[in-house]
Amino acid sequence: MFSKACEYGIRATIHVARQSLEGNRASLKAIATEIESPVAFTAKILQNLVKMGIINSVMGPTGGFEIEKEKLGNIKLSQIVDAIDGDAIYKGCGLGMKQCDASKPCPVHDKFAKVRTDLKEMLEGTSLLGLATELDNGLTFLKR
Amino acid sequence: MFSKACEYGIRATIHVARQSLEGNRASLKAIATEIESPVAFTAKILQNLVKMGIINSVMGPTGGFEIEKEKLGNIKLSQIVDAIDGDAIYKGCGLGMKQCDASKPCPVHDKFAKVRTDLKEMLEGTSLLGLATELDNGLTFLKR
DNA sequence: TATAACTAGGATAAAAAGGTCTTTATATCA
DNA sequence: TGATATAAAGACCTTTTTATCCTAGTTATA
Repeated sequence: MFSKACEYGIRATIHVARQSLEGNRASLKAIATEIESPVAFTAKILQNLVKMGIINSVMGPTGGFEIEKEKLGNIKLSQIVDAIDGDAIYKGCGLGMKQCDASKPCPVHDKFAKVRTDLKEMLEGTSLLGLATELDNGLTFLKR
Repeated sequence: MFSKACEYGIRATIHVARQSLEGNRASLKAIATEIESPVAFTAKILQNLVKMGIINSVMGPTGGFEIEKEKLGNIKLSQIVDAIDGDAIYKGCGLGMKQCDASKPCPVHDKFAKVRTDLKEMLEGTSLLGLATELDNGLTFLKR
């Protein structure tokens, strides 16, 4: 469904969000340990998310990654996916055809449209605040 | 969503199904031309589908690929996806975690479950017969 | 000023995608 | 019947993309 980078990116961001809820910054190492991801690879993904304005980074001792608390409710999963994997999953043809739309649909165009819309609405309707809160309450997990 | 192999595999199979409806076999070359796919890669995918018992092949002159007409209504998209990409898309965790289920869910487990179920039901509810018929009626296309 | 932390970039490994050539099966025709 | 042409099967190789690793930098703060 998503690339590895996107999977790590989502998990990392949720961890950063949770830490930010409690007023802490998360260091690269702490993030990689928490979500069990390769450190260097995770670094690149985080850099990308910083560039896209989704998370903030602070250098130096006591530095790390954080998200402004007030923004947590407004950041949606869809923004993370879009920043890392692009919009192919929302817009692309399910069978990989270049030109596939209502006027010249692929054999499964209509049927896929529904699934894609569901996915899109789910991603656009899920905020970091909710995910971080559930995680903090022990309802969900980031490892294994 | 799917691998290239799977996308080509689905399109190829739909073309074979349509030809079979009309009592014709489809040669590798004809298939690759029809769905605009790389010939050698398509060959491998078709071989795999033959091994999985989804399509039949006949060697030699006048040979090619075909599907028994009577089977067309029973073959579901899900079988093709499963044969080529496996069941990760049905069973795998949306965030790539090894152990993710109701007892230890990832942060998006529940929300993804619905999308995955929709996708699964769609794939399991779509038969080759229907797809081939729509294609034959000019309602859908396999190129571009 | 030392150091914890992020930044930048390339190097490497693994997987996916695609290509080439040889072998095997089978219709058709001499 | 046997030669031949045709088409899939199979083994092996190259290219491209994705994933991962590494080695220097740069920055900010204790």
